[in-house]
Amino acid sequence: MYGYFYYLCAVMMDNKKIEKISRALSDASRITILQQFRKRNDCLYCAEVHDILDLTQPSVSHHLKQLVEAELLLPEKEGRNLKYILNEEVLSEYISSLNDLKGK
Amino acid sequence: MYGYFYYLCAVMMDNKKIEKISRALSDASRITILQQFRKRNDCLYCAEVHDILDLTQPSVSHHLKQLVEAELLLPEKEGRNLKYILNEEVLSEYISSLNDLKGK
DNA sequence: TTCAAATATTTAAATGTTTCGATGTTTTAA
DNA sequence: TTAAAACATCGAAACATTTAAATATTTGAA
Repeated sequence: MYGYFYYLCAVMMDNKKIEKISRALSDASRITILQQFRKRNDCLYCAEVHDILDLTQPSVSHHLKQLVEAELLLPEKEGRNLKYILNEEVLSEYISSLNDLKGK
Repeated sequence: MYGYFYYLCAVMMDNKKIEKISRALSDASRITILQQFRKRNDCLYCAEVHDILDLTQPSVSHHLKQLVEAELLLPEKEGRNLKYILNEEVLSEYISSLNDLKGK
């Protein structure tokens, strides 16, 4: 439907993106945040993250921002609350890129 | 043969390890190094890395050290040369840990 | 044994990251 | 409209990372 080039674009992740996602994953607090998605119902509220991590609100905000900028999390406003959804598509693309590093 | 606990140890990767590998992957030069393993014959020589990256020898040495400390690369001495082998097992465990972040 | 090649370590500068306190913005509820 | 709850941004301190120059170590060859 969209041709070969489009297909490649949808599948491949460039090195800048791999670097950015890796950096987002290179922090204990952010790994903990991502692990909460399995325990909760596939979404997480900003306030819940604050309860889980022993960090101030600005620090939590900073970590969530890194994850959003890496597109691992999708933010959704709900009134004055902020809900995050795990972006499984980006996570899968990242995993694919890592799989490509393996031979054959 | 080794029981349940041993099995878990072999499969699970703790958060400190995930953090360390992610950090090792969060640099353009180090991603480039890992990508060379598919192009070469599953092993890479230190000197080849120096040719590929536009960095001084100490910088190359630093990056290779990060990858070795994350156990993504296994170093093998060959006379005064150093050969690296991609540690596919660790890479696979890391990928499994990331897959576990996804729901169900 | 001595020299040169290959790699590692040390040091220091530049830059980036993490964290918190203070403050700003947006939104709901009184 | 005002107060307060939820989140973001700013500024600064502490710490970590990247890089290169200088130097050290290890090893093979002469």
